[in-house]
Amino acid sequence: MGIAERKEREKVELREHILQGAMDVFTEVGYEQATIRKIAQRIEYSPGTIYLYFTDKDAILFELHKRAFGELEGAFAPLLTIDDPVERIRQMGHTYIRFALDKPMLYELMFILQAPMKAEEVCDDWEEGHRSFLFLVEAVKQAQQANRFSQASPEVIALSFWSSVHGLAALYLRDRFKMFAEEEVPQLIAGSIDAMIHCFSRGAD
Amino acid sequence: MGIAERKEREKVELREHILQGAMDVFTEVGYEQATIRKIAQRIEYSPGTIYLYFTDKDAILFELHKRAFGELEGAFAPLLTIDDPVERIRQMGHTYIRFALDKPMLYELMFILQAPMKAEEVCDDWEEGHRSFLFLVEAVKQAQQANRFSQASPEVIALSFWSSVHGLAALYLRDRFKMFAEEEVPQLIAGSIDAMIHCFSRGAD
DNA sequence: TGTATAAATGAACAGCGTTCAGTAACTTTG
DNA sequence: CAAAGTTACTGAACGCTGTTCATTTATACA
Repeated sequence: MGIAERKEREKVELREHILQGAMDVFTEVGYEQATIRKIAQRIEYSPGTIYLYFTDKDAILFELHKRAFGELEGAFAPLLTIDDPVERIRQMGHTYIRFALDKPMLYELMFILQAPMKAEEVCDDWEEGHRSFLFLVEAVKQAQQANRFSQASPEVIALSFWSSVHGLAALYLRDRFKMFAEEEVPQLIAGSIDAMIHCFSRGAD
Repeated sequence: MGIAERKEREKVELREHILQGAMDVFTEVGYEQATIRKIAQRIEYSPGTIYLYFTDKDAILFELHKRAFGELEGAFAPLLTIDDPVERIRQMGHTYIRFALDKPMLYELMFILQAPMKAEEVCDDWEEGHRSFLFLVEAVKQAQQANRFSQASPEVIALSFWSSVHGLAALYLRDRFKMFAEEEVPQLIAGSIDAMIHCFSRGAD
């Protein structure tokens, strides 16, 4: 009979409903203010119900963090059509920063907050992060094969590039650019990314 | 009479005592677990007393953040004796990372946590951070004057370098290097710093 | 329709930052 | 020296938080 199937479906649907409510509340008010009670209220369930679908708040944030990675990967996808490998890496940097500034709460989930990484569900090698990192490593390797990029270890180059764009994003999101005038910050960030690219690239340009 | 002076002195001393207790608790258990009640218990005062000396928890964390900057500046001071400007910048990077890994809680206060920057006491241009940034800018300018460094805007170069070392520190402290084997992380970080230096430097080496 | 099972509730718990009426200690005055 | 005035400190209380679990409600099966 189809009752078991329907129940299973409803379970999945409510779980999904909770996650959507959580994502809404989270992006609206941020981590500290996104309480279980607010999420429950938003979807018109009691707080206790949420704990029938998730072991704790960290598990919810881990799921949201996975979805955030989906969004970032979606933003990266169009860059695969860029032929010039150096230009592709440059665009990846700018896309990354734009994502961080446009969707600060999602960026926090992915790369700053501790909570999502404390969830039991996070696997040993952090699959979501690993995937994105390998994507960058591949781009670096292509630029190296075209003899357009520093010939140092591609992993180290990729790490350097990732850490600098993350550093820009994290310092900005956590209010550490107060020594710059607000209006010049975007140009400084963009200039910094381009400086990094210029520094790692060789040959034409 | 000296009574007023003694009282004033005692006030300053208790304030200092609170800050020391707060620093101890904070470095031992971290931000989330460092509660006002624990700090009060440590110094054998009631929680309410702390609020006679600080407007809120943020104000305490802001003071601790200032002291943390003092420590970092102390670690930077010996580097002034290094004559080679490029080597000096390189050592600054390694010193910065060593500080972040050796004193993670202090680093969190200075560059990651939001709380210290929400205090009323933080001035518009974040004097502590600004001072350290200018220190780096000066080093970059000297390397440029010796014609040993990229001739791009020194502020942009300094920002690039700072953001990449901060990125390395922040990603590591917030558990975002899970895709690497724990034992290879220190070498990756060191390699990344050296790659950055190599990339910005020109001429001899 | 009655019983077994599953799902949802919401009060309760311990802990958080913060406040403030009340108490204790100390200083000044008569 | 005692009384009055001032300052310092306390700790219970408030409204939050994440989380648990006995109880209630809704559904499924006999």
